[in-house]
Amino acid sequence: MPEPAYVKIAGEFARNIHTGRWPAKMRLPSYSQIVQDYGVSDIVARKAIELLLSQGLVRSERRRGIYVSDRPNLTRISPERQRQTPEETFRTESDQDISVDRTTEEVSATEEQAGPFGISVGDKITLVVTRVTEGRKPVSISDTYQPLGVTGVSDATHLEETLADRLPTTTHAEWLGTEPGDLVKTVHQRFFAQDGRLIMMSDVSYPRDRYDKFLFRMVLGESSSDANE
Amino acid sequence: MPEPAYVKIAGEFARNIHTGRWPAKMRLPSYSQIVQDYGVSDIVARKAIELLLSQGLVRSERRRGIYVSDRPNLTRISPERQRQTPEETFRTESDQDISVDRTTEEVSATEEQAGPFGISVGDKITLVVTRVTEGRKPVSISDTYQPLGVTGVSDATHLEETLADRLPTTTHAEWLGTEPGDLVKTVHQRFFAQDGRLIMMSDVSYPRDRYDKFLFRMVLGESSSDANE
DNA sequence: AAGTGGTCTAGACCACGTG
DNA sequence: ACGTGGTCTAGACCACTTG
Repeated sequence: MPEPAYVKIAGEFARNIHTGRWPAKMRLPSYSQIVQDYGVSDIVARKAIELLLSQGLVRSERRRGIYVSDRPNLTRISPERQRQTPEETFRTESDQDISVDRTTEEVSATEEQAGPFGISVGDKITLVVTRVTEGRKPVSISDTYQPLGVTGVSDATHLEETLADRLPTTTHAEWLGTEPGDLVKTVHQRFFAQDGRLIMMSDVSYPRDRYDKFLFRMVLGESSSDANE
Repeated sequence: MPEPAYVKIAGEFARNIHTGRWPAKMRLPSYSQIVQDYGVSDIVARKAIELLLSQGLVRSERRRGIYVSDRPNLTRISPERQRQTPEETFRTESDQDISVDRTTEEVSATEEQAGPFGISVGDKITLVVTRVTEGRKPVSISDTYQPLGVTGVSDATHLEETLADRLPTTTHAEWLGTEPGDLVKTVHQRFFAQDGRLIMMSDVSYPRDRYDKFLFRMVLGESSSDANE
C-alpha cells in the first residue's frame, strides 16, 4: 500500500505552488510532458492534475493548458464583505480590472422563494443578477431575490451563509464557463431583519479555483462549553 | 458538445439519491454493473461515481461497494454547536451510537500555534485530540490547542471558522480511514475572548460525505450596503 | 471461487488554439 | 501542422471481502 503515483506527483506540484516556486498563472507541464518526465501513463498524469483542480490550486483552460490559480491563497471573508459593494470587495481582493454588471427584472416567485419569504408562489419579486469579471475572466455570478419594494439590506442585522459544492445551474455554468460535470462553490445567503423577517436571499457561485478557503466571523451566545468536534 | 456520458449517469444517480428513491446506505450498482447497464467503458463508470464522491453523496468502501451516504442532507450549523459538547452535537445529528474519545497531552508549540497565541516556539501548550465515531464509523477528528491553564472556552465571545478542502494530516487520514489522495473537509476554529485574546484553536477534519453543506450564522455590523457577489 | 474497488497501461478520436 | 485538454475503449493486476 505505497503512495499511488498520482498522489506523489500531485503532492510535488502542490508543494511547488504553495511555496511559490511555481508562481500564480504559470503554465504547468502538459499531460504529455508529465507522461515523459515521470514515466507514467496518461491517466496517472490526469488524476494528478485532477487532484489539484479539486483543491482549487490550478485551473484548466481547454486546449491551452493547465495554469496555477491567479491567487492560490485567497480567502473569502464574511460578514465584512457585506458592508461593501461587490466593486469594493473584489477590488481589495485583486490587482486587476474588476467589472460588475447588474440586470434587474421582476419574476414570479417559485416555491423556493415563496416559502422563505412567506408569500405565495407566483407573487412578483425582484431578481437582480450580478456578474463579476476580473481581467476578463468571470469570477462570480449571483441571483438575488427580494420582495417588491425592498431595496438593499440596510435593515438587515443577521446573515446566514450556507456553503456547499454543487453542480451549477445552467445560467451560472454558462457565465463561469465551466465544463460539464465541473463543481462550483455555492454560497446561499439569507439576510434577516431585527424582527426575524427575511429581507433578501442570494445564490452565489464561484469557480473552484477562486478561493482557497472561506472564513466566517461569528458571535457566540451565553454559555459555550468545551468545543471540539 | 453534448453532455458527457459520465455526467449523464452521475446526474441520474444524484437524482435517485436526492429524491430518496435510493435510500441512505443503499449499495450502488458496482462498476461492472454500470458498464453493462449503460454500455459504457470502465472509466466512464468510475468518473460518474467520482463525481458523486466529490459531492459527498456517496461513500466508497474498498472491495465492498459504493454506498449512498448515511445522511445525504445533513447540515453542519455554526455557532450553535459550540454551546454543546460534541456528544450532544453529534447525538442530535444521528440516530446511531455516538462514541467520543479524548486524549490530552502537553506538547511544544510550533510556529503555527506560537504565532497566533503570542507565545514562543517550544513553549508548552495543551493538545486535546478528540475522535468521534458514529455506529463504528469514524466521522470526525480534531486537534485542539490551548495555552496551559486555560480550560474550555467559557470566556470566548467570538469565533472564527475557516472552511477548506484539504489533504488530511497523516493522523487524521488514518483515523478517518481515507484513501491516499482523498480530500477531507477541514474546519479551522479560533476562539477569542472579549478583549480579542486568542483562547483556543482547533483543527477539525470530516470525511467528504459527512455534511452536505455548512451553515454559519453571523451578526452584521452597522451599515450594510447592497450585497451581491 | 467470484466479485469488488483501486491503480495502471497503451492505445484512440475530437475540437480547437497557436505558431 | 501540431499540440492541447477532454472523452473514451479494452484490456490488465492487486488485495481483499463475501458467499
